Amino acid sequence: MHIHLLLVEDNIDLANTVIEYLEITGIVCDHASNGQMGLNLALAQHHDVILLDILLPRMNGQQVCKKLREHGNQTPILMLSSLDALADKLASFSVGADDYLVKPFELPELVARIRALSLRRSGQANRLQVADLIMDLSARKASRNGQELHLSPTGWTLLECLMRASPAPVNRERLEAAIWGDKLPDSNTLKVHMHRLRKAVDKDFAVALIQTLPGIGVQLGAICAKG
Amino acid sequence: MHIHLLLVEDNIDLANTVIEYLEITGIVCDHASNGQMGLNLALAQHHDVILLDILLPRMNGQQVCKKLREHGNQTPILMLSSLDALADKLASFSVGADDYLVKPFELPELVARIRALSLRRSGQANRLQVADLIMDLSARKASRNGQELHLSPTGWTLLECLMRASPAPVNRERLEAAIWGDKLPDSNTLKVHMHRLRKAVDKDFAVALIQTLPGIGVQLGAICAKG
DNA sequence: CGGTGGGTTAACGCCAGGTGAACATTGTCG
DNA sequence: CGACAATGTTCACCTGGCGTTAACCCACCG
Repeated sequence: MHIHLLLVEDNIDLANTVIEYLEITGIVCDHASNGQMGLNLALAQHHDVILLDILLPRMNGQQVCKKLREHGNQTPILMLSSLDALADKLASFSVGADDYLVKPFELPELVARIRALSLRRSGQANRLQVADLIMDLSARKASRNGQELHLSPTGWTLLECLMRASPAPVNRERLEAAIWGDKLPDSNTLKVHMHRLRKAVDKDFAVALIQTLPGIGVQLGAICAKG
Repeated sequence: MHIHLLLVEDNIDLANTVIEYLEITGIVCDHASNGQMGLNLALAQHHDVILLDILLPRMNGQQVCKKLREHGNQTPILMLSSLDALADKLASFSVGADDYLVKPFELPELVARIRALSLRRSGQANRLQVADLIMDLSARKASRNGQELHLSPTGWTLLECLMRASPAPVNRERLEAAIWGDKLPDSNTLKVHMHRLRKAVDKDFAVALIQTLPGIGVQLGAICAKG
């Protein structure tokens, strides 16, 4: 997965040095040599990160940053500047910058910061998938074949346990431990929860994903048509 | 809107100075004085940002950071260190840090970086958007489908918190912390505010954006028609 | 036949959450 | 100063979802 970056910098030598180094590490670079051009480029197409020099012809870096944010652009912005003054840093952060690096800097550090910025924003979609069954862990939603499933908290726990194990079967004890930890309730509560989970997951579909292996446990993901 | 922060730092004097300053700016601080304690605290409860010293007793900052990420914790982490060596910076970023600040630093810069990290779509001093719901942060106005919404200060804080988290759900504790910081009121005040927020946001529309996931929390942005 | 492991269904009680109104606090303006 | 509006807080009550229990069903196997 390539990082796509925009560098706005008027010093041609510095720009070339930076771009050359970044391209070697696998970062794809666009380049603009003045503020106005940078703004236009940033608005015209998507970048994962923007590097902004502050002292630029036509429009300075802070103005570019401010205008981008005013347009609703949320791309992570790293300010580059030879100005080490506190006031410049504060001004940059206040117009919406995400990081600030003082020249001269070491190129590996720049790369590390670029990576950190692009990762944070990439919305780590935390999901599990088995066949057409999808669990979105961060949004806490489950869906099958695009249709959203309604799960109770216990049903969710149960399904998560099954999906993590899939395609291996999970025995009764492990499921009980997943829900209640040490102190198990008596009676056949687990059966009821499993039943409800089946209704939620398999009811409206031709293929049953939840399978019981008698004497072994329950398994998710074996592909068998329903009888 | 309170930022909730964890400082892991063994130098008591420095820690006190930092905490005192941060609290003045409205940032609520937890504090751990060694790596192991810091790790436990970070795993035990939610923070918006974590400040990690590198040279710590029991477990150094990079190890803490690494272990946190291995546990799936994605809280933004800012490394603080007197080490200015490139190798230390690179090592920190490679274990999942988001920023790195060399001691001694100026407190206002620290605050600016904390803010940038905690606002998830940071800086973007301007708009938050979820579906047709838009918050204009600079003008402090919210609208849905073009129609302006009337929000009380608390309602605003609540909505901002939900929008920043969206589509992830936010639990009760985090909402309470966002409004009141440390000192929570008793009784069911939060319920009332949520109720009013719902009236303001969802009352006149066919699609309800605010949804409660029983036992989990409240979520913004699930697209479901109202019953 | 009855035992055993599992499936199905209905009933019950608890409690997190929802609701509307009353009360308290603050600030503004005539 | 006093009235009023806007907001935050508290209270009492309602509701529905969820977890649990129990009772019954079925199929397979000795």
